[in-house]
Amino acid sequence: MKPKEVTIYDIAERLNIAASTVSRGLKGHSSVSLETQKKIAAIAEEMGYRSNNFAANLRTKTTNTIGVILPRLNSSFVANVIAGIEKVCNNKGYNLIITQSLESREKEIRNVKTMFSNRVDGLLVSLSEDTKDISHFDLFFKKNIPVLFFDRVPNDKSVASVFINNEEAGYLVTKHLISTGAKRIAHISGNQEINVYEDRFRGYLRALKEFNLSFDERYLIITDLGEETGRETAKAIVNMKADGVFAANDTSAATCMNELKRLGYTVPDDILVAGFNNDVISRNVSPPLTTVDNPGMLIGEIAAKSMVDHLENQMNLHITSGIILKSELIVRESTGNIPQIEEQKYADEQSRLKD
Amino acid sequence: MKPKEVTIYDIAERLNIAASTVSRGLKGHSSVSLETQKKIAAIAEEMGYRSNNFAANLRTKTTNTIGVILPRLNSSFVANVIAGIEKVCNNKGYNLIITQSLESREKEIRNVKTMFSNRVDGLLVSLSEDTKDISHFDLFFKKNIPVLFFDRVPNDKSVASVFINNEEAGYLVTKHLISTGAKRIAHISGNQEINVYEDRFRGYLRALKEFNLSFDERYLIITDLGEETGRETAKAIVNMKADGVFAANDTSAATCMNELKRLGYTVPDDILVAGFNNDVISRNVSPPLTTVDNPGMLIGEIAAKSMVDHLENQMNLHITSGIILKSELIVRESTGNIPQIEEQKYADEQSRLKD
DNA sequence: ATACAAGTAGCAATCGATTGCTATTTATTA
DNA sequence: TAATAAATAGCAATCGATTGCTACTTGTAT
Repeated sequence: MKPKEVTIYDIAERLNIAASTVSRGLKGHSSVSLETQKKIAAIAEEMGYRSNNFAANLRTKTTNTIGVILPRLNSSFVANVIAGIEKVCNNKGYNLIITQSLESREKEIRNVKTMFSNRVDGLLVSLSEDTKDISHFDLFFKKNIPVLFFDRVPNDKSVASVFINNEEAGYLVTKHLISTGAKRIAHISGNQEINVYEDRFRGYLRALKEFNLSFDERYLIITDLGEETGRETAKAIVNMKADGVFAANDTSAATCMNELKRLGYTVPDDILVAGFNNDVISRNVSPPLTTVDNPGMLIGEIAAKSMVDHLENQMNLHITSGIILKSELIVRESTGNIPQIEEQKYADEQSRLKD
Repeated sequence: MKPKEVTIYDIAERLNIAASTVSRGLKGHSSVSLETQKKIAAIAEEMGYRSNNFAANLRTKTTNTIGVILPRLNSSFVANVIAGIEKVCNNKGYNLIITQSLESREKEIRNVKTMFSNRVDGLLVSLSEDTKDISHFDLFFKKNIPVLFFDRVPNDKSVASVFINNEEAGYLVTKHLISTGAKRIAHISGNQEINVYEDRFRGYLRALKEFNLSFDERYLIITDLGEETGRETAKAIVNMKADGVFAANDTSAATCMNELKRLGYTVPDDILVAGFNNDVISRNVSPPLTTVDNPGMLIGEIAAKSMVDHLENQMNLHITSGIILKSELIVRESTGNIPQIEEQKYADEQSRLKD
């Protein structure tokens, strides 16, 4: 506390030059000779100087900080996204302020305000489940501060966003279930206001339609997709005599499958089960779950990279409005052993998806 | 960009009072009448004022920001810790800067420097696996900026830290395995330089000793505790004719168990398996894993709360040097069905642990 | 009516880096 | 050698909130 902070003035005094020269010297400005720059750097090091971001920010009105708002932090998928974002931002010298909305629109609004008064240079957002409109981001839109949505993006297609093609993925999973023999496929999903769940459901419907399977309203089971989902849904699934289950995440697929087993059913012989995300759990339950690889880390990296690029190139003043990432169907034992030729077909499907 | 930011000066001018009064009024200082405060608040709202943290920080030399350094962000346990930290900090109005060391001491050192030049008010740290000494935190210690370690804490007992009693937990798991019939227990662990793994191993050894079981060096299998661990260790475990496995995390316990099953062994009949953390995966593999509840969210909350308390009470100038949280043994089928009386014994054990 | 205390509000310096503009020095050319 | 361009460095205002200190109002007690 006592040892005063070293400032550029101290360095300037020590070298008998002006503070402005030190300021410029420290960031390699061309109007300071290389020789002087070296001296400055040496003395700065020696005196234990550290730049004061606040003074700089106050002056430049930029913070080198990116805000991230997430529905919750403790899910496998989100953790991967954060890891990806952190990797990029840290490399580029940006700091991260992270908050969680806990699926509440109100808290999300408060988070946005926090981000706003912290004057983040940009905002990365995955929406809470009860966010229906995005007017609380107007603060940012009005000031032209970039906002990039990912994964759970708003319907408004004009905003910048990064996500996978959930409709296509839902379609592929369902089609796979059908081609492996399922005729009555239940779909465990989340809040249908959220694009990811709605889209997966639409994909599911498309596949049903394509194969002339009728859709019974009872097939769609809306849950919170948490661990309790298994116990809550298994009985309903049995009652509707379903022979296939497509869950919108691996957690619910896994717990549901376990509960089905507990009730005496065999997977995949009695009933096929598929999940979504390719979480660790999907690989370690018995039997391993067929699922869709949802590349969280990549989504995080791409979102962060787009944001940083945007912030650094004053030119590129609009982020490409939608970046759609590829995702892959991963077939495992929970949907039975499919013949080689089928697998090839899926591989083709996947490569088509990638384009 | 064009619409200039509203400052306290604008508000002052509008109300014909001094900026200092506005400043005080906005934070409810007692020297500003309630009436004036209301007027100020109203005008501030109307004009769309937002405080400029940088100006304030520059003046007060405090940032309202807490730094968090973690080994990696994408693990179930760490995600819970972050969620806990965020909850507390967000409530108390602190921002979070989060970085990951990716288990590298070098990156950790860079992270510390970043935190330092960002002038965080305090630092929460879980160490990387190759951090042997903590001299890179001297920057903070010297300046008396609080640093609180959690989970992976340094050996130096004089620094503030929050963690569970890993030795005791390791002891209880092992004792449970023994009392359920295991005599040759393998221990899958991580880098023994890390306190959590070392302590769990010591607890394991203590239980072995207590029950007069000899320890064979081959029993200790050091891995990265990742998903590959199962495939890598199962064969070795079979070769040493172990009848029990205690893994230092659930991921490795689960993958190991699955691999053992694939090799034709039955859990718990042929071999008992126990994990650590009570991750989602521990509840959803077959059979469910006996494990230890490692309360990540609670650890995060307590660490954050201690830090915030410390920052707010200038008085309490030293954080209690060690906060040890209780953790519970959770017995599931992977270690067999134990008679009721045994369970009672464990309940007692657990409540003893809590004191 | 005078004095004194409590309640309010303002003045002005301060925090440290940035940057447009000016001034000085050095190099280059006719 | 004088004149002009290029390189280098400094001046001083600026960003916006904070706070110790002073000053002005009220209200109350004597």
